[in-house]
Amino acid sequence: MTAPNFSDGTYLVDFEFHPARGREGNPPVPVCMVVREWPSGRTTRHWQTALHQMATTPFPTGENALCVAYYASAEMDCFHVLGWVPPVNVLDLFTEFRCLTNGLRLAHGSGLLGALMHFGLPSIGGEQKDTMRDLILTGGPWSPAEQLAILDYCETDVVALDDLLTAMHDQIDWPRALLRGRYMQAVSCIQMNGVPIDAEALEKLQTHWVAIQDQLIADIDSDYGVYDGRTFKANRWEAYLVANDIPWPRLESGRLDMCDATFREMARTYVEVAPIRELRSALSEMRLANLHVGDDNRNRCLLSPFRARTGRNQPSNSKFIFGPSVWLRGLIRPMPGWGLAYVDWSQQEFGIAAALSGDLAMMDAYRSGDPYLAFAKQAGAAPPEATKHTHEAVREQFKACVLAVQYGMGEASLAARINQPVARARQLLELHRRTYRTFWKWSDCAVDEAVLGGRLWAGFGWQIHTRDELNDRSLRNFPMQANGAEMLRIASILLTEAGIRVCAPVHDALLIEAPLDELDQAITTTKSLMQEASRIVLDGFELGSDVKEVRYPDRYMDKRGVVMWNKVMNLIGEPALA
DNA sequence: TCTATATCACCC
DNA sequence: AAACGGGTGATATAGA
Repeated sequence: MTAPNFSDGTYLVDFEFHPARGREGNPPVPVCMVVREWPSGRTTRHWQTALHQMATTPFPTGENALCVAYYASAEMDCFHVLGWVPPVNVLDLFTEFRCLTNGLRLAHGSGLLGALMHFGLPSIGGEQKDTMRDLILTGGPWSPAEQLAILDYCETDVVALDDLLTAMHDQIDWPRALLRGRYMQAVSCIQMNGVPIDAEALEKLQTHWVAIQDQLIADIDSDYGVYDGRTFKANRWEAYLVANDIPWPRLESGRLDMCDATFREMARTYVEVAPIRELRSALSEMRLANLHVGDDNRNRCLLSPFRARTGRNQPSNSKFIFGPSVWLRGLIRPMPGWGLAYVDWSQQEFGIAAALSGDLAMMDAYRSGDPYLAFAKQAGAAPPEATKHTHEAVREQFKACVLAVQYGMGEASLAARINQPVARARQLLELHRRTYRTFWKWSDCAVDEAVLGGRLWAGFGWQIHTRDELNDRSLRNFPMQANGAEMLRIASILLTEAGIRVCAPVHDALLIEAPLDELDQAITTTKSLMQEASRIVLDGFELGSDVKEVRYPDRYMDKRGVVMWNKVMNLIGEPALA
């Protein structure tokens, strides 16, 4: 495809950097930058002392120039730290490489070296890259020879970018690639903002972590003796079962089936199993040693945009506050004078399926505000005047059915999920097929397209190759998740460009913050831009959103986590939440 | 003792 | 062959 004419030039940019004061969670400290003009190859090198003296970029970044990088969010983070105005046009070759090859088996991954190898281009060795990376991460100071080596290394990356751009240039879908580039800027903006964390509570949890676990174990395991320190020993559990004459299900491998569902099932018959089950789940939920919190008490980590096959972000679960169990979100707390809002699209996947399939009944159900109950009514299982209170049980079953369809669940799994006979699950799934015929036709088409065409794609060009593996369920689910991801990207762009302070994206939600007297307005703007993003992706169809608001001095809390939060706070002598 | 795999826990 | 989509991470066990 033809590239726009960038009359002020195309600039390949790479920074070397390390986290400030060596602490993960802090913004980066740029060490050097190399810029290479494309296609002329004219190159300039800038060491950090010079960078920090520059009020602006040493190359054009206006509407007639293009800035090219590999993993541009990192470069944009450096721009942010240096106080530079971000470029108008960004092309991120990592993103484009992911998009181009998503779903294919790549021999060398999707890093810069992997991309070079994919195109048969020369590169430095991986070991050399690791060595240089380690040298940079020491944080200096670097000898003159080391400075030269780091600059040389940085330059090899822009040379690589040059080769890559030449190789990929004609395969790039430019308008959409530039939109994805704008998203990488939004990602940087969000990463640099981060999530405000209650450092005091975090410190207490970290300090008392071991004691909390020990205390929970001591309280319960004294009757069982199955823990060795803080680890549950399967063989001791087996001994306990033998001693107490309890038959226990096994996996095919012969090992004891240790999943929570089995514990729950067994606890029904053998009540003595219940306490150990509770203890196991409590302990397994504890994880926060690796959380990346900067010196300013903000959780910042790589959001890993486009990492998932569906195009979703995939931040590390241990580094990102939204990764671990929900009760730890109690650590999220607005700064004094500030408020937070967690805004998520209501039943996003259902709405996407309705709009993109063009299923009128499904669209009606979505617009009713309660798709699950509406489905029950449309299927004739609830009267028109039913409410979520009068028909709670029916609604729960139809809700489970909707979610099951989205994941491609079979009748047996659905039956187990709703604790009903398989016949009931079969009936629910059949009702879905009958009520939403157009949706099912659309879903069948996706499978045909994937099998015959070898490819599926979302509205703004994110695609997946489907020749290697991928089952029916993944194929049917892809359009919903991938378009949901497109929607989140567009909302992230709209919000950050409108000046809303976005703290984090969470798949179908955004966490934002604002000074208390601006919070209401910020929420209004956020809802409206998220609605606009849905119209853009769904050809005019509007998705609503739900808001959870928190004002200082309150902390954020997911209702699913209140009990655990209070239990732990109780152990370390902190006041419980109301 | 280290690494690869299996299993399970959690998230949306 | 199984039949719950997309993920990350911790832990236990098996094997080198």
